[in-house]
Amino acid sequence: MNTAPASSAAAGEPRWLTDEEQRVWRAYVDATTLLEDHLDRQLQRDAGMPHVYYGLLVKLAEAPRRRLRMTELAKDAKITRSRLSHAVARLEKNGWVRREDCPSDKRGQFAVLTDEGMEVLRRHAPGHVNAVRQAVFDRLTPEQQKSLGEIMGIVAEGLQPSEAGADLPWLR
Amino acid sequence: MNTAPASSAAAGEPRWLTDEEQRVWRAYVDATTLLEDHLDRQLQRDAGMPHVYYGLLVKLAEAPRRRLRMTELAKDAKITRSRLSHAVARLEKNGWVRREDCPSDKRGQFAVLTDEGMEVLRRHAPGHVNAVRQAVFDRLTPEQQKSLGEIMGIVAEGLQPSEAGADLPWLR
DNA sequence: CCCCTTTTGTTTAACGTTCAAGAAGAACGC
DNA sequence: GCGTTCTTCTTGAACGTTAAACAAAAGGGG
Repeated sequence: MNTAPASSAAAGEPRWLTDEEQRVWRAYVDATTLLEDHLDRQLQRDAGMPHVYYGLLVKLAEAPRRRLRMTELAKDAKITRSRLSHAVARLEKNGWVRREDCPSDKRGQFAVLTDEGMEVLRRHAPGHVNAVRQAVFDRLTPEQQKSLGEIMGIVAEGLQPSEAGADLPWLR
Repeated sequence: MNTAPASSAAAGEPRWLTDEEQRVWRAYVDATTLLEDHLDRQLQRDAGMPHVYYGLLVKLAEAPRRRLRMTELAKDAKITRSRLSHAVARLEKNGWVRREDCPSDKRGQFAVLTDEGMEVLRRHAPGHVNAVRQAVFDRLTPEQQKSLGEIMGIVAEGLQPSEAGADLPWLR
């Protein structure tokens, strides 16, 4: 019936998760669902925007002249250009971001954080940091925090469409 | 100016994340964003539904008579009843889930996994497991897997609106 | 210079999610 | 039994996201 060692046929019987793996995976799904939901709710209530949008403002605040090309911002935030386009349109309506043409590339657009956007960030950063602390860092030992960082780094690296050596594809 | 030790005023200066904490947090956000996106895409392409919907089918498949009360399913999946209502409506249109009245409580509804729904699950589970393995388990050592499970368990527990002792609120 | 391909960013429509409000039955207290 | 309150689930509208298609400019050979 099963010609291969119980759990490893080429593409016949898939390698199901063990009970322990399942427990881990479910904990992961539960935690990420609950946390994203929690942060979305906190920011929506206090700052009037979802977590992702807040993240965009943060990236802009850290960028050289508070501006980033659309494509770069999308890459940084790990979202599609389409999604970013919609998001920036909304943030622009709020007066928190402004678009600017790129002089060197007529297709290009900069998303620029306005003073008003900076102010929103300043006002709501404490609440957000607090939420993150309360939900994550305050509950983990230093070792667990370190582990979490390493693990998430590995997972992210594995899914990154590009990253180090992205322009040297033959090296991969 | 600052009467308290540089980084701990009651509600004055918030406790910002240290550089190391920031690295951890960003790795977390990046990894979860990329992974959820990846799984959504895989399931949408192969099975025609987002990850959350797939999760609902799984919960139903594991339930006693392949059925769960709406409220219970929502709790299990960590989503709101409203969201579930819309989701089940969609899954019902696909013929994967059917609603059934609860005999003992006329307000109640069961969501029931149909044979067709079961079949969809059977057909697409291997691809999904594979995606999860490839993105997560294949990249982590056993120790890291164990850590991940513990950490996510702690975070989830902290955000659970209810759980153990939920009906004994005075004990909390 | 011209053609072809790629990159950049936007748009539209379909879809999913949230929020607030509401209908209907259960549960509780008296 | 009766009124009040709570629970269960749904609805509609506003909002966010996705996917596919597109326009415009840049890049890369010949």
